[in-house]
Amino acid sequence: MGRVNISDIAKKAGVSKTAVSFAYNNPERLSQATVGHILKIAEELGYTPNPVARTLTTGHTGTIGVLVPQPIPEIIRNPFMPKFLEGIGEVCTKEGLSLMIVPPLKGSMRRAIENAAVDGFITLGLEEYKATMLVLRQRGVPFVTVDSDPIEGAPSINIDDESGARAAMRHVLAAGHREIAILAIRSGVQAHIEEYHGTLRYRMNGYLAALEEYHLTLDRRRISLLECVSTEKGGQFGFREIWKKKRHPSAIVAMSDIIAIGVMEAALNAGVKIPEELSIVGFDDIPLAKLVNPPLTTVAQPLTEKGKLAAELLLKTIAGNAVPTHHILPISLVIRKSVGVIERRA
Amino acid sequence: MGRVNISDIAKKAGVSKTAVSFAYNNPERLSQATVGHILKIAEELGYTPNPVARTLTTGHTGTIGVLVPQPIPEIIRNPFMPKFLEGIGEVCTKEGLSLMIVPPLKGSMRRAIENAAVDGFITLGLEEYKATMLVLRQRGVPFVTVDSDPIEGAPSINIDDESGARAAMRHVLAAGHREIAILAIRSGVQAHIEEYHGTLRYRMNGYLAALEEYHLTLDRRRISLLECVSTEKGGQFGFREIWKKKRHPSAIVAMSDIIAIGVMEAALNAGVKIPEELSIVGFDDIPLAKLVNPPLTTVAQPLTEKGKLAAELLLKTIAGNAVPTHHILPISLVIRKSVGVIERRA
DNA sequence: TTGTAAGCGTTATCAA
DNA sequence: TTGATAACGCTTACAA
Repeated sequence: MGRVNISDIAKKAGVSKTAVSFAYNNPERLSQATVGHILKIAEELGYTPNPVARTLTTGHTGTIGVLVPQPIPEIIRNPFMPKFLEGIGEVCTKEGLSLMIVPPLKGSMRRAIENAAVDGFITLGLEEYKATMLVLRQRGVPFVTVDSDPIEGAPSINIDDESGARAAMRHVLAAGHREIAILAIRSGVQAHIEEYHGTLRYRMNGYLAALEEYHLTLDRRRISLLECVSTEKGGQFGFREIWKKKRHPSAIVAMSDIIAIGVMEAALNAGVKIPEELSIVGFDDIPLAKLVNPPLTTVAQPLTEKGKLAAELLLKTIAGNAVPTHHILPISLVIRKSVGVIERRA
Repeated sequence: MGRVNISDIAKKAGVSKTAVSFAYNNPERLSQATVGHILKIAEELGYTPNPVARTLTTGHTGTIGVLVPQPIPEIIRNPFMPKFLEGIGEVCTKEGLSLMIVPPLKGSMRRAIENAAVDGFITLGLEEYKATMLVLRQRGVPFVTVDSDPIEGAPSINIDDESGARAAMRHVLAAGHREIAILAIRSGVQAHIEEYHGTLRYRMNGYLAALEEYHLTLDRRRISLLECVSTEKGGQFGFREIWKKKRHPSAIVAMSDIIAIGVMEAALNAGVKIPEELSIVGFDDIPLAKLVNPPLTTVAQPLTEKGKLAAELLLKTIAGNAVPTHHILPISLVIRKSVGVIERRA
């Protein structure tokens, strides 16, 4: 820590602490000479105002926190993090803010929230969001939620998962597929879809809605459901499980791109051609999606915009002039080459 | 900001502030009953200790800063950021730290440094590193430099750019190429290589060293040099410039993968086959490198390890028990498919 | 234009 | 096992 403090400078310069403070924050209130003198002394002694002390009195830190439910390495590996942070970053740049990534502290969200010196939080896809938001409330710092069920009193941003999922499933159905496996992100409730919540629930609802339009439903025979972790390995596992059965679906609808890509790899290894023998559609439109072979048909969400909006809403909330608003951002189906058409026998 | 403070709790609970503080930080020094009582009151009033005030007295923030020379969006777009942050994140997770990304504040590194409430900085590829490090010194916060010329008194981490570049160029030369264009990252000194410094200089030195082994040198005819910005567009521009001339090189050696990939795109558009008609080698081994077609031969650096080492060194420095050490991390040539062999006529 | 003094909300020291 | 009180380093009314 920098040894020398404002009093040292004041003493050395033969002025008051106030004068020193002014030299930095309100130079126009001092004569040019004084300012120059003070700054020179400060320079000599290598003085820099302590930002923590300053924050204690001013009440703001100049940084906003992104509260994430997993350790930093996992968060960073998340393929849609970059674009999201880019959006937040745009606002930070404009407003001269720093960005703090706040993961659970020794496993505890509560501790993380209590210790972070930030002017506000953007929470991302919280899991135990109710408990966490209670802590957030208690901490008294403004926050905006992203990707969790909206909560009263705080702005929220979500994407239209249901429409996205419906569009994806519709696309597959419209291509003629009637034997479909849904690969869901592991829920913790073991494929009891009635207990799904959050993103999982909305996406599942979307799938089911599209199926219903075609008078189909989860019947474990033609339309089946399997959960796997949202990783490449998870997708590979999913494919293998599905392919074990004697009857193979003609299409797999995956709840995340990374699962879909895992499926594609496993299919490649098994000699199953995509999209000729197996169609697949993902969700998220991660950067990899357009690069795999064949390019993956998937659902895209406006990630950068999401981050930007989150940051903007947060700043408004911090400024105090905001009625909490709830936003649902539109998604779009990105049709590439991973879904093939099946000729329906009349 | 949370309204209620430690005094409110103390008053309401009928104890001193000290007791309240202990209830949180040294519960073992209080009777169980008192602790329980205090915590209950705190819970009722929704009290949470103010982290800023705490930091002011304890002297540590529990967060480390990554000081970057560009606005956050640009930094995030940098394709080797994720792995680097992952490495830092590993350490953060283990130690229970948060991570702050500290970009220039309204264009000023000085302001950024002065305002960031962190226990230490990891500086990344600073440009005006001398001035910046002076400020860092003045601020009195420990720091570790990554990708800039080592400075006395602070640990540093660099990669062996020179060896990496030499390996890349050697590979091209060994494949028989003798007409080579070097695509350098724009320097600001307009291809006056004697004024290059930092990464740029080391990589260039490596290229030149390899050329020398083959009795070649920058002669603008067989071996040429061109600068471009380190983006896809920069690479596309580079290719076009090079292809304008009547005599085309058989290989392009690019100082970054993203430039190389830009070249590949432009070559594809121009109908130039890689590696049959043009070989190319990059630098960095970004995730995209293995995904492009053909996969890009390039130089890889241990990014995660770099981040991890940086964080570890920083923590040691913060702890005070560290002799500043300077590290040069090894690189490795990753041979893929973008360099073709030329038959040398005897 | 400059100075005095009262916070900001903790933790740390020392005493009881 | 608890409490008074002094830091921590700054900003900001208010005064001069």
